[in-house]
Amino acid sequence: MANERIALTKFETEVMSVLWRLGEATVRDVQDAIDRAEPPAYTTVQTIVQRLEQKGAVRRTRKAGNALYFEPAITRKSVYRRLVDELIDLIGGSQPLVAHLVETGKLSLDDLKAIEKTAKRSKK
Amino acid sequence: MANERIALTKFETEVMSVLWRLGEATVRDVQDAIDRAEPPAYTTVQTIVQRLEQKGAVRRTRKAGNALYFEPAITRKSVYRRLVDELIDLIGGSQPLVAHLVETGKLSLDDLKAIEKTAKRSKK
DNA sequence: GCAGCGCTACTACAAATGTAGTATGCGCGC
DNA sequence: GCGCGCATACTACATTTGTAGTAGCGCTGC
Repeated sequence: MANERIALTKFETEVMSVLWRLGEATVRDVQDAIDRAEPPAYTTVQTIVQRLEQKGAVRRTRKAGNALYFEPAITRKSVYRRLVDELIDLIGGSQPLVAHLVETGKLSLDDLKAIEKTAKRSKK
Repeated sequence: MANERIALTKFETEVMSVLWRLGEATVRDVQDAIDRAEPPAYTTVQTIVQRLEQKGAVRRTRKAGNALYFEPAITRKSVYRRLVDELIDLIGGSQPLVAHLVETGKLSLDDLKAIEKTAKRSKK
């Protein structure tokens, strides 16, 4: 298992999201996939990808023409875990977090039930 | 309602946590309340509080001796909302977030039931 | 009333982060 | 086979964030 104790910045995380979604992509692909009012310059995305490579979060797979393809080298789950843990830490527990979701209407009781059902199924 | 679209850094959020907990505090109080292996210098905390003041996240309440007391000027909930929204955005929905919590064992089925119960009660 | 101490106000600075330009190289199309 | 164009590698820089020092002022105790 790779060392997954890698800290990612906001933008880096965004790029990782694209890569997880696409599986494999060039810098150009990533740039195109980023949805923003003011899209970042090509070289900006390139820099982020390079930093991710240095951190060991992505790796090169192949070359097509003279463009490199990259793929994630760490799992989505490991990154989520890190982020979620931080938030839980701040809020003071996972239960308060979910309670907050319910309170603010982000999550309905039906959602909760659905999750419960799924969880039960997968546990068996 | 005050403008609560204030972006806080990690450390700033930590300080806000202390203030929400204590209600009102001096810089010294905040420093003492921060639990770290290597505690930050007094003036470091002071700087953070000052930045928070500039951002409108805290305000001065009174002076005791020559020490200032500060209190939160934005709600805990508004900050949580911001953080949680960001995470939900990244993960792609609140349901997947909770599912992740259950999967990784951060949240048990019992927790879910407990939350449901509370939610139902408060809804009535 | 004054000395000392703690607190504030101001300044400084390194590292991280976001953002992008420049130079150069390599492959594709003609 | 050669040049054009896109991609890469490298460099640069402003801003934000974390971290802290210094100067000086106002209370408080004596």
